[in-house]
Amino acid sequence: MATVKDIATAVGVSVATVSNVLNGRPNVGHVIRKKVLHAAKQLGYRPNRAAQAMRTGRTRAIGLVLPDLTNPFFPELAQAVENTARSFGLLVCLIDSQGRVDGESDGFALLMQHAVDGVIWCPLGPRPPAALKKLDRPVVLIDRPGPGYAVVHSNYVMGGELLAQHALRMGHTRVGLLCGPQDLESARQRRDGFVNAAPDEIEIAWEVNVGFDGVLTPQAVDALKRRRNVTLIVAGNDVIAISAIRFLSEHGINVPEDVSITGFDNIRWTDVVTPRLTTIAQPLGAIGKKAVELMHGSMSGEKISARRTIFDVTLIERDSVRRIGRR
Amino acid sequence: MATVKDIATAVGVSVATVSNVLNGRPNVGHVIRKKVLHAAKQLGYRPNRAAQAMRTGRTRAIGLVLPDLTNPFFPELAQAVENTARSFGLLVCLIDSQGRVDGESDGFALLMQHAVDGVIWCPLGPRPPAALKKLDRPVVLIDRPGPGYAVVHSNYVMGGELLAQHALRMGHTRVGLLCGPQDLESARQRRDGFVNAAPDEIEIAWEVNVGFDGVLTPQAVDALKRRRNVTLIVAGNDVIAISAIRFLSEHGINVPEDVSITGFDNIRWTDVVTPRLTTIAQPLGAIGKKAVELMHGSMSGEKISARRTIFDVTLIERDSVRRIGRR
DNA sequence: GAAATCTAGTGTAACGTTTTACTAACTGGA
DNA sequence: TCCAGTTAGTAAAACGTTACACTAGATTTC
Repeated sequence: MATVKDIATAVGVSVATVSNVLNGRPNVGHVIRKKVLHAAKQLGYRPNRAAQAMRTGRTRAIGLVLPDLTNPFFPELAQAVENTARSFGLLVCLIDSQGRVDGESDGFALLMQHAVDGVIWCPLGPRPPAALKKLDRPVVLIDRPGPGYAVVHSNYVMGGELLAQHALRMGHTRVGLLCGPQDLESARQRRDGFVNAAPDEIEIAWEVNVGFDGVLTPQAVDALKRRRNVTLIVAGNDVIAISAIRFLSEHGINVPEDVSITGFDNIRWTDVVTPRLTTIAQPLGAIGKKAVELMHGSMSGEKISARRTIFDVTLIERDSVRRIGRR
Repeated sequence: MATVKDIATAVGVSVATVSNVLNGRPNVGHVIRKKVLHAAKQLGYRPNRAAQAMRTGRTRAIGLVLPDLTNPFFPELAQAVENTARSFGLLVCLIDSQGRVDGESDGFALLMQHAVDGVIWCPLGPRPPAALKKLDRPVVLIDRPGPGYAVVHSNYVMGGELLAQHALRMGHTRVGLLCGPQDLESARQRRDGFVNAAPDEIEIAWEVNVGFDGVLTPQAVDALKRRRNVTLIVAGNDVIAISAIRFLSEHGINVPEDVSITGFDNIRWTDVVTPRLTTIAQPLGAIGKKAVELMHGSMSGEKISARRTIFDVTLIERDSVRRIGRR
């Protein structure tokens, strides 16, 4: 690997001058500048990141901490993060805590040791761990707001509202809610958005919370079995919705003939399950991209202006909601 | 951040001694050793990876280069890689080429610049890019063998055989093949495994290749429409199978009543599509784990003995294959 | 009892880069 | 002409770690 010294001897100048050229400092004549640049290209020079890091304290790498890549919400996000980061010349270091808090903290320690320049984090729990406080590097949270941190996520309230409007439009006036974990703001806002936007004509017959991973609790099983005459079940996300559809079909209840269902997230495969799932699409790619952009801005010293960046969502109408009644 | 010098002054020894203790070298008495270790813990010492890297040339980070995280084959793999790596104290740097060759080479360059200690790579094309040759660090390939590299993958031939046996067992004697790209060994071996294991009673009526991403070519569309009396379609992977099921159902052809289908990979959601997909399960987690273990072994100097590590696969019987005929 | 070996350390150079302080040679103005 | 200011460049220290070459004293060997 060619070093700055190799360039210096090749051109016949000092290493300081080479460094000055490479870092775009003005104190070097344009003829020497040309020569240095040419020699650098010639020799295939790549700065040694370790040496740079030691001198400057910046590694040009960022951490990405996720709860579970296996949840289809995250791969698309991770992909966008990696690609945007790469376009800034930033390397992405991945931590997947697999849903375990100790994994999360171990991973965080590993990132610290490698002195990443910042971290994009979707915490396991409702709020980021306290350890994060001690970090003097930029942090962008995904989906979980934290005191004093920048956060980017979708407009969940809007999603809930769109769903409520759609429910009414399709003639559903008695619904059940199969929400995500209500200690997570992202789950709570979906619910509240729906509940608050639902006009008086819509009656919420029951409400049960389950995890975003879609494993059905006894209460959820009970609610799905009895249903209490609801014509529509609003699920907290697609995984929950799919899980519910499967459970219902195993018990001889058909969607949407016997009961309609909506999801949330528009993960891949929602249009391949039967019935194709009516859901809310989040711009996952845009979220990942924005997170990196905020991170990069904040790394280059600019104060993050918007503490919260919220993206619009859209309703995807498919086949899991049946029109009932007139209109 | 506490440095080795801080420890040295705290204990009253030289930095060399501290370094010797920390790296487990034998030339230091056990009383001083105790003291140093204690002080290190006390001060919350973490070695500065950049400095270590500069001195030793090792970063304790590895690269993971994937074609497309969005393909459900990869997240589980990535998760296993990250977790196993972390258990070795290795950081995983992610590159997702999004199916583009320039992305792949850009990402590779980025990894080189950061001087990762090795790379686990699932190349885009049938063979790893030539640039990899110039790399003097351990490489483990996933799923695509390359000359002189270690590779780990599933026993695709065995998968094909299991499928052929199952086909016969279920009474299917006339099948169509909807294979993956035949320039990829992993697709070719699935096909060959099936074809070679299929006894004379099984007639292969037609054979069409599509991409692993499941987008149907005109030939595939034609084959699915006409079908030429096959009772079973053997798809190259689950994504293709699901894609085919969807296409067929849109054209009023039911699976498995009108035609049976098998997949390959056992990705998540295969048991949630309708009908639930009969497929071959690969031990993705084990593959990722093994890749890191090979990598780590090779990093610590041991020669990689097995050039090829192959994992057994299992048949997952579900609902997409109908039993026909007697037996 | 002298020579050889071993034990428990230490001093310091080196890794590749950036940056501060410095210098020498010009330039322009009064 | 002299001084101030600018331009173009350099020397060297520093970042935190490791590892090589050493040493002083203790212990063994013949």
